[in-house]
Amino acid sequence: MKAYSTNEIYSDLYDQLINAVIPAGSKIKPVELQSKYGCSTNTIRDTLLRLSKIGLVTFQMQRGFRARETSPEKRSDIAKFRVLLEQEGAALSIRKAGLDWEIRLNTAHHKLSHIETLMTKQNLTDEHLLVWSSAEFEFHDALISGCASDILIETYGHIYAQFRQQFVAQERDFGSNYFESIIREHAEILQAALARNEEACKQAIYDHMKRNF
Amino acid sequence: MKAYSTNEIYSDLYDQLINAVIPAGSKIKPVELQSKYGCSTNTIRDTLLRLSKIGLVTFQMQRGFRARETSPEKRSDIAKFRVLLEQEGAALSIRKAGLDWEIRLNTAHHKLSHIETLMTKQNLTDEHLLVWSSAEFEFHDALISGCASDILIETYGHIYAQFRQQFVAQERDFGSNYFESIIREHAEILQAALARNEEACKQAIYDHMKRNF
DNA sequence: ATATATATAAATGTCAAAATTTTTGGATGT
DNA sequence: ACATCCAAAAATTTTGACATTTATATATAT
Repeated sequence: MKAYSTNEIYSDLYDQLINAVIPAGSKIKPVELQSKYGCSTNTIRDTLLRLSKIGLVTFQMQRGFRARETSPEKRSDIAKFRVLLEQEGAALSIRKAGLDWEIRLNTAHHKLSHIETLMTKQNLTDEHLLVWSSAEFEFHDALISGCASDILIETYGHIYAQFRQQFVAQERDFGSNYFESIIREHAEILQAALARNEEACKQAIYDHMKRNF
Repeated sequence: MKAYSTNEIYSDLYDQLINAVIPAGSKIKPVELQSKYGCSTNTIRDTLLRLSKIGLVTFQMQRGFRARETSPEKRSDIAKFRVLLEQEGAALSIRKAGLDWEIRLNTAHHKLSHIETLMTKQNLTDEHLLVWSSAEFEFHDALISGCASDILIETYGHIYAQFRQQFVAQERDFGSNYFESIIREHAEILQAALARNEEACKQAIYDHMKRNF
């Protein structure tokens, strides 16, 4: 049995939550994970408390941990909140950020669209989805990265993680035109951002997310 | 020495952080709190991890806990973010909430303005400030309570707590007209909300917070 | 004097066991 | 059948000891 470091336990659980390997709403018992990770239950508890900061895990005194619940209402809620934060972050970036932001954004988009183009042509493996998922975050993160608000960026990270957690189990039917739409939408966002057009960018963000409301 | 339950430890630390009895940025060492609360260091660690969820405490692997740092930039940042969330929460409430919301809001405002009126006439004790602080939160919380977005309400709670933590140490110079301004501002917010005037309410929220930018 | 290395002290992290609390399942009575 | 109570089992929390890492102070060399 492999020995896990605490940080590895953290990111392994993080990945499992993000990808709904641990399904939303399910109970998480330290005792059951102990043998897998080869550590004490206390270390698991510790890790779960840290994950509850992001909101992937909920915690209640005397009744332990759960992967955060999901429901149609909660998914709609998180999607709308994500729009609010991303629109504000993008608008501030457009208003205040410099050339370095444009470069970061362009780079992230280039990487993302490369992967997405691949995905319209090949059949999807889990590895594809993993790479895509992180590239997608990096793009949206780059978009707001010029906003000069640490607390907005930090909060957006949490919300994005919860968004993934709640939606990944739902969208198992990527049609081939699913990624074609996504590609178009990301391009719209990029274009409006680089043109420094606040309203167009907000609209593009809204359009990108509205299927999830 | 009094024996503290874990929940009491949590709320005692919470209060100390909110009121900057534990100053922003300062190190928090479990060993030093152990004797005060009469428990093991691990229980303190556990509690601090839970407080880090709200953002009152920051945690870094291998280098423990700190009360979240503050600086002029961070204060400005948190104040602006608070405006974003509160404006959105209030606007949604105005658009969607019913009579029960109006009643909650009115009740909270009544309580708040009662305390604030007292505070213009008497000299301020620490207890006054404690009561005021919680009534102020209840008012702002009631304002957004009709927004039908759990995640917005949850996040706002964290941000409000951080706001208090970062500003309480700064504002030790309440002139008597400080509270007179605050009273006026709260009344403006209430009035616009009950009149279901979104734009006026957003403006009133902005005006209430702009001294902190 | 400044910087680097080393030894010592302090703080943090991990563990396994004990104490506490909650959950489960069956027996009893209505 | 349904609810209530009780006992057993399981899960969670707390503890104190121990291991590891980081910070501090001192000594040494440049």
